Amino acid sequence: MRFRVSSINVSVDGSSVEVESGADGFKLFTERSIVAMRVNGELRDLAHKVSAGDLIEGVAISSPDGLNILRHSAAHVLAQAVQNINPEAKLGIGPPIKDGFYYDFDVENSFTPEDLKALEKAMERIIRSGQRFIRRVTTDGEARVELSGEPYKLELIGLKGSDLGEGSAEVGAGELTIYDNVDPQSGETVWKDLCRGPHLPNTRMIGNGFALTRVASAYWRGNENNKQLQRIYGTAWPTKDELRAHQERLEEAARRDHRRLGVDLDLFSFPEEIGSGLAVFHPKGGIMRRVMEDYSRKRHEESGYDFVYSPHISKSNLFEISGHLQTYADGMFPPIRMDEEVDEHGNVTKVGQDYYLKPMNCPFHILIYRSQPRSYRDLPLRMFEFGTVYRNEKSGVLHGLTRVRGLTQDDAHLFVTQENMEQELTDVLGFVLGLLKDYGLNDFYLELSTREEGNPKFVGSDEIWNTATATLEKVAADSGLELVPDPGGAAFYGPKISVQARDAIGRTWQMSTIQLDFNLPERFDLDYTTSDGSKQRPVMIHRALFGSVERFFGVLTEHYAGHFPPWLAPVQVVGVPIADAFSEYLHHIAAQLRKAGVRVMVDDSDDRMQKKIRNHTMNKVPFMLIAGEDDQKAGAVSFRFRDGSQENGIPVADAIARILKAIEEKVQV
RNA sequence: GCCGACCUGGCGCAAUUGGUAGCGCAUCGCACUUGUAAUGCGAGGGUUAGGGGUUCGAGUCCCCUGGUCGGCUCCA
Repeated sequence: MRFRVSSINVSVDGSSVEVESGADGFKLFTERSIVAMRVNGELRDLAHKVSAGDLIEGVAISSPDGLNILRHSAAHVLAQAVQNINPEAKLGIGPPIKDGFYYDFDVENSFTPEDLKALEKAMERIIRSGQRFIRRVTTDGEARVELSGEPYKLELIGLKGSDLGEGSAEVGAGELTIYDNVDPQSGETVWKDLCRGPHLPNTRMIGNGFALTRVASAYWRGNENNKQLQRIYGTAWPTKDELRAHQERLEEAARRDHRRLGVDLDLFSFPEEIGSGLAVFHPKGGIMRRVMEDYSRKRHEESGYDFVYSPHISKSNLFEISGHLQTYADGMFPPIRMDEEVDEHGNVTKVGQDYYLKPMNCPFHILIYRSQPRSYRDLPLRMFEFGTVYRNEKSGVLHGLTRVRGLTQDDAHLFVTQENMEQELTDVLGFVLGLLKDYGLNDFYLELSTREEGNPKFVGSDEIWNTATATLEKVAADSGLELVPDPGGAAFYGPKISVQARDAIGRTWQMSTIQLDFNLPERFDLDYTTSDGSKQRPVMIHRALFGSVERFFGVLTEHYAGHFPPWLAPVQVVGVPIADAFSEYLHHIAAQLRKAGVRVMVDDSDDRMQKKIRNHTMNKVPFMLIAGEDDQKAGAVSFRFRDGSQENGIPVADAIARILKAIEEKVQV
């Protein structure tokens, strides 16, 4: 008689499969690329035993889940390697992140680059030894005994089930589990870590597509009042080739870094003498900035904005009314005390006034609004200013042009009625997207930042928040763009939409923000007279397209990798004569271009022609016009483009027309 | 702000255990006058971010200040 094992039915990747009861993922999936599975929506190890009726999907190593598992497993191996070398190291957390993983350690001395090399070697040994990751369910009490030497893990056990934030890779809401790393030869557990999993079946599957990238420090559980742990970052990929490709992407990003291009192309600098985060724009950067600003002004003018100007400093009172001083004093430059008189004993005989550098333009625009009684007929009122503001950003956050202490916002404030709020928001969003496209960004999505229910920091009535949020949501939805919710991300005074742009290499940058504000109209007691003669409070919309001109400049530099389209390029055309004799001919052409407003120069230097071509190629000039005897005889010129391609014998008039057209149409060449 | 690393002519980099600062590009001068990414020769330029200390001697070691970079925290 045949022994009958009981069998069960499960669904595997959509089809029903009969397996013997007690079967695990290794039975269901034989392909090596499947490293884990989803059982009824939950990620599980392949060693998990399935039950009748389970809905099971295989998780491939190259899928988003699979990559996370790979990287999380790599983090464990890193931690094991660290503790092998330094048994005193205490474990923090070690989650997967975009492109890689990290692990935090409490160690006496911080890690050095040499340590990383040694750790990579140690990781390779662990990976090659083929340790198995074995999940083991434990209890609070048992885990506390086992992990008594790991204070941070003990803290996580205590937090289990509560709001964990960063620790969620270690302990989940369900069972408490420990992963044992078991040596396949001896069967001994050589290392273990508190972890909710899942993991790869075996360390060998991490392969050789990983690298340790940098050391840093990070506050325990992300709180700056906690101790700083030493963090090691790594990257991990299914194959060595994918690791290479990732490293090449990083190199490409480094080549585009605006801080480097700013020096190479002589666009801007941060002289130490001026102070951190305070940029100067050199002539080449200056002309680009002027072109950017001029075009923005023109478009704003066409779209019904009024241009206003406001000073850079103000008495403290203004920022007390606006609330900035109470909420953001830390982020403002300290006050300048004026007109105070003190006697020889140090007693104040005349009270002075504190002046502050402005951190925002809004209060100034509000005062302009308030300078006269307003009627519903005046609204919407749109005030625009390139307003330079100063913020005392913490020294550690400064970064090139993208995070600075002095910045110029392309700032506008729109004063609208409740009734025309929706129309105005729709128009603003359309305006913003259209203008960003003209600067060459065209891949967008939107983020809707809303208030956090019950958090008292958000001011204003529920009703107006609900209306405003619904309006923004509708406007965002009507745009047809992808909308990502950002709950709790609103400013304290109102919800906002932000436009996120993807650049040429797929990175996203937060660009424009459109923010509703119910708070400042209240604080400044703004009103307008309605058609029935009653007073109503206007709603304010804050919006900036560039965010700051500096930041936008930096983003465009990286987007274009310094290959600015002709309309923005600091030098648009360079004439290169084959020999001195043809210089005059090129000067004649250049004069015509210059007359048409083109930024053109002729390279009369002693350098050889080849050298000139090299120089201007490296300076990323969009058009080179080369002329020698053949061209001069034919009344023609030869184009050379940035990519090295060329077109010879173009009649001068055609060449000029082409250049003018490219500039006019803002195309890239 | 915190942790760590770093700061050498305009730019990119060198300088064995602490022993009197070199190179390339750029700049300037001279020669060459050239058909698509570096012509040759010569010259000038740095009290090694600033200050203090240790030492017979400091670019190298220590301290302070400033700045930069990588993260963390923050970003109206």
